[in-house]
Amino acid sequence: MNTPTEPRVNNHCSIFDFEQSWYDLLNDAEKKLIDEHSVSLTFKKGETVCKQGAFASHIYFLEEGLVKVYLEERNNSLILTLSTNHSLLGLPSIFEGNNKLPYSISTYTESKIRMIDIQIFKQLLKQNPEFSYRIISILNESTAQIYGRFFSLTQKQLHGRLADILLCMATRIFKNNTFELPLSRADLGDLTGMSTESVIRMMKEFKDDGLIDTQCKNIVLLDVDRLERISQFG
Amino acid sequence: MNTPTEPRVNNHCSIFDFEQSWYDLLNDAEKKLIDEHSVSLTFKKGETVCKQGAFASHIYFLEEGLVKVYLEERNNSLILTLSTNHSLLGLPSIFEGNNKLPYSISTYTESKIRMIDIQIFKQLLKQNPEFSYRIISILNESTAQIYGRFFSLTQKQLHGRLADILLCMATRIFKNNTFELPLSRADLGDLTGMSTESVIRMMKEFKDDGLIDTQCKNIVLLDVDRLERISQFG
DNA sequence: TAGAAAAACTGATGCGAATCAGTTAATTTT
DNA sequence: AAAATTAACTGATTCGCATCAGTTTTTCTA
Repeated sequence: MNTPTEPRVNNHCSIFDFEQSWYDLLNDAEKKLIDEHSVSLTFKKGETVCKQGAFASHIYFLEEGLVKVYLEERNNSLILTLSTNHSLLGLPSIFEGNNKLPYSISTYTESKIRMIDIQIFKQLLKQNPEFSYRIISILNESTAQIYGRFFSLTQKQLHGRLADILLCMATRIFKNNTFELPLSRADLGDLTGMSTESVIRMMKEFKDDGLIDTQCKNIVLLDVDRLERISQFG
Repeated sequence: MNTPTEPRVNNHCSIFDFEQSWYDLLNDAEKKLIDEHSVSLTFKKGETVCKQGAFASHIYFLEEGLVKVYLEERNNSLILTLSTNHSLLGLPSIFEGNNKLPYSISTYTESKIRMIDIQIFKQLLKQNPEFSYRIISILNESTAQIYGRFFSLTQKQLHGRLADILLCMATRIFKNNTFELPLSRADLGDLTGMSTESVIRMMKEFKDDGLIDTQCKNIVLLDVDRLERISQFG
């Protein structure tokens, strides 16, 4: 078969969910090094984990919780990704010649984050090629997702973008078509690159069309097939 | 000084210009391996180097020329980056679990591209940590650039986006405020996420305002300062 | 539990930018 | 060098979506 099947990669989705383990690729001494040079902190809902532009001092391993990774400049904010359990964040600051964080991170729910000393992390990358190969793989998965979002936000219109994000929530975060949204309508706006009012209007429209059901934060996806067609910009 | 100065990274710019060498980090045997498992091909202007969705078989090293790296879907096309001499392309397809190219590449000018067997490349990554560390660094530089473009295309309006791309051309590609544009107005549209007509209209507006001078493909930036202010969305 | 603050929602209005429908200029092609 | 094709340009029109200016509901706080 020559025609490639449509990739089942959720290219509109903005949520990482690596099952790719990196810790297991370290030997005992290396694991010890990580353990000794990292601390696990608990962040409350809404707290800022790190700020774009600050000097990068840590790699963040999200042990538990839900966070947003976003760009901010002036009054504008653009959410790059939502990340859940077992995500490794802050990797893009490993870049010779620049040691600033390229993005900010803040929490949506209470989150347990292990903060790993970036120098130690870099040292391990330089000494363990299996490990750094895995990190490359992780970086590339995240890049693929960003590309999908980039395409979605620049080429689709509101309907498609909102459908994208709703599907994403159900499939990747809650693994259920019924869920309680931990983000505000304004956050949904930042995620989809639309105004808060438009988010509300589109949600209402989806509700009127029987695609979803909403009661404030509680969302139910009623017609996933049609949402997927909308996402694909029909 | 606590207040971080505005990063001088050209965050709106879409052109890579790594001076980061990777080849030198290989030992003689490894260099030989690359040499034996790569060929250098010349692509004519406008030719397609690789297609998004195809199985990734090579890493591409752009020895000379100017290419676009872009996403395509349906009739839409989004240029991720322009790349010039010494860029390493195709790296994002190094990702366990997926071996498809995440983007297409085609040439704007005649280009000399060394095609390196991806299996060999992966093998070297797994055996030479200095090398893979450098690749991580290269990947992250490119990610930083994509973030900048992502922000530009989703948060700025036409004026800013066009200013971005013009400044980018002058600074990064031609290293001169006078240059002959190798891309069509439609390509500029794909780069800036705007319609061809809007590109033309904005160019005319910039010309009328004395910001630039144009004669079809020949462009002169007259007032870089003001262009930069426009880029910064004042 | 009342009061304050924030988030959710609604409708009217206006503008940025795409689309459409052309013309003119610049390249190719033969 | 003429014809054909492609790219550059122009103006009129349309519409998607942001913005503004509110009201209502929910959540936080005292």
